Amino acid sequence: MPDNNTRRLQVLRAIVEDYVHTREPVGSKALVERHNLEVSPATIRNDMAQLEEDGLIAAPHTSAGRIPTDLGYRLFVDRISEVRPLTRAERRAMEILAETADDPEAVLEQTVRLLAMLTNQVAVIQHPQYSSAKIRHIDVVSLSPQKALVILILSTGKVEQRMVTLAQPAAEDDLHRIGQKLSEQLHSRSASALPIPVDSLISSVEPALQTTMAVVGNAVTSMLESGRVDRIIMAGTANLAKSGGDLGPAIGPILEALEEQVVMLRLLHEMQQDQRGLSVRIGQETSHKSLQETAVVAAEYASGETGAGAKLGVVGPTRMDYGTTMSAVRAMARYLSRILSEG
Amino acid sequence: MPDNNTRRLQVLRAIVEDYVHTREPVGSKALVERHNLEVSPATIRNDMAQLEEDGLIAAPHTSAGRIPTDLGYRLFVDRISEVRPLTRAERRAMEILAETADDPEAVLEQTVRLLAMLTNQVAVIQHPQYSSAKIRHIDVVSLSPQKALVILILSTGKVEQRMVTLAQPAAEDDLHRIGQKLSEQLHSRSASALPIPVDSLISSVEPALQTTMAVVGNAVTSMLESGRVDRIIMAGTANLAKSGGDLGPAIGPILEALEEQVVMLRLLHEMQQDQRGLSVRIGQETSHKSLQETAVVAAEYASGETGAGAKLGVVGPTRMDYGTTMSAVRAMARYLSRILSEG
DNA sequence: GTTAGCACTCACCAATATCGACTGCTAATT
DNA sequence: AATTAGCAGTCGATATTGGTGAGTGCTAAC
Repeated sequence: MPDNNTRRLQVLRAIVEDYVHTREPVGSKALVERHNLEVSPATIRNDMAQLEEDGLIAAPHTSAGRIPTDLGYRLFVDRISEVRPLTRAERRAMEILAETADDPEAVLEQTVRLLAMLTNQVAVIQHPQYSSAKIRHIDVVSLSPQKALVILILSTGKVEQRMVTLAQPAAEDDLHRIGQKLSEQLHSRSASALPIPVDSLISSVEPALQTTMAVVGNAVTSMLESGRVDRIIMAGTANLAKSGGDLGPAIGPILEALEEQVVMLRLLHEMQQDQRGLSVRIGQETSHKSLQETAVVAAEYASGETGAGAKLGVVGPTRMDYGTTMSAVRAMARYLSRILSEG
Repeated sequence: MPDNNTRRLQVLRAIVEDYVHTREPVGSKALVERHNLEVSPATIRNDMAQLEEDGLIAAPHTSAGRIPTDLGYRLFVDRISEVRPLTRAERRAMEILAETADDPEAVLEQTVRLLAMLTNQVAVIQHPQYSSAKIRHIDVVSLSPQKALVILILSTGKVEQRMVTLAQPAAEDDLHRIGQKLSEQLHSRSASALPIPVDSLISSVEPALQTTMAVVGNAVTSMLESGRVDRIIMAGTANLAKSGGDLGPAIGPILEALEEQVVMLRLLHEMQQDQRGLSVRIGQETSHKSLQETAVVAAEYASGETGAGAKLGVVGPTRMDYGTTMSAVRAMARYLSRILSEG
């Protein structure tokens, strides 16, 4: 029985690999030919019957080969797959990324692009989340007599902006003074220490400016409250449609789900890293209808500051090369952590 | 002949409208039935023969109806189409946009989303370009002992960031002082006045900080030089794949072209507004292979400051409802201009 | 537990036939 | 000169058919 069982796993592995490679249901004969299982097709058929009973593979129609089910992929990912190390060229690409990094937003964009290229799939990345940010600088810029822009810089380098409508027109200079006051009084204050003392701020400026200060102060509070809403950047959507990745007509809904960032954010949030530093959701495990035929591979990256780690990952057909994808995602996460946390 | 000619245009218009509506080649019989041209199919056939000779329509195969060529659409857009006014609901959606606008980046994102929804197509928007910006504030934030982030705020509210690697470790405070020096000395200087006087800046700080000041100063110069590279935000890519919009296998390359922002940027840049405040490129007019089956409708929006206006627009199949699309794009451009320039 | 043999199922393909939507042309009509 | 009716001809789209082969499940022997 033990001997038997290990061969069954071999068979499952072979089926997954062949199916990923050929995109066609794989039959018993082809299996013994391509892999050197030293038994006859009939034996394999018995194993396949068992695997099917266990819900690991299924036959699309009576006289066709088998394809893995979500459960089959799951078992494959958890117990059988081998992680493929990166090639030299891939490592090199990551290094170039580190060298050319300047604008931090651009780093994220390039990272996600590279990940999409390496995996030939859609890549996504969450904006980093900082928990221990302090207020660093506040500036108020006039856009029109009645409209101003409040700019908030945090110690992490994160910048937030918000447009406000003023109750009464204010001169550029007045706004600047208000910004300075705010900067002085709130400097080094933790971004999570709420509410900010709007009243004392108001009384610190001359009466003519007090209503304006109130408006701006409230804007700052609300900026700190919401933080910058969690966002996702993605790249490689074209890979969904690529000749190879035949998700067929399903790609419309998939694109929708991706554009509707909430879906992806929730999913990423739910995913827990396993001991390998990766998390994988396959098919229905995504518990989202339009992602039924896709799998998500994600990993956390550290953003220098401690705090809830943000994630990056790829979205592709369940029928994907898990080994390669998983290693690319993990490597990318590690590399990005390094770029962000030190020089 | 004049009478004849106007009917020919009617026929062209009818063909375009029917084809847009049904997505099927349209024949002479169907034409007289659906539109009340008071002549017989045979007459229409003669007209169609003429239109075909003029290169305005074509037959996909011998015994099928006709479809408009790019030239046909062009004539339609220039001379025949009627702009469809917006519905009440659409106007309302735009107003809501204005009311909830706070973060200026979010305004762009919501605008492009709304435009995609209104037109059921892919919408794109260029970041606004400001020409007369002045330097407003500079801040330097420490990320790690050897790495810092330079933040530059312009009078327009635009914020640029760049990571720099320091030649020698610097304390948080030192970096802050460097930022203050830069802010003081460069305040109100035009962003286009280059190069900035790095030498005098260097000599304005104590010797120990001079190399660091040099690095930061150069970073500022390069930030001003490049400006924030022109960028595009897009939304509604899922509409490309929607059941309705049958671009078929062409969507892969289209998505690629869209992701490769350069293509779109160059195209938008080339497009000149006509007297209606719109510009349209149809099929090959885009002079880009993967956009052969698509049309681009764009309009300029003003961003408060004068200067090269940025554009917004939509990308869809050549077989699109030009009337609706054009009015939506134009309305959106006007509305956005209003939001951005005043309150 | 493995294997050979065999009957059976069913997607896939190619060939063939049918249908019907159009066109273009000619000749008659206004 | 423009319009129209009538008609032959073209050709894509669709359905029908039969053949082929990959693949299965089962049974009986090893």
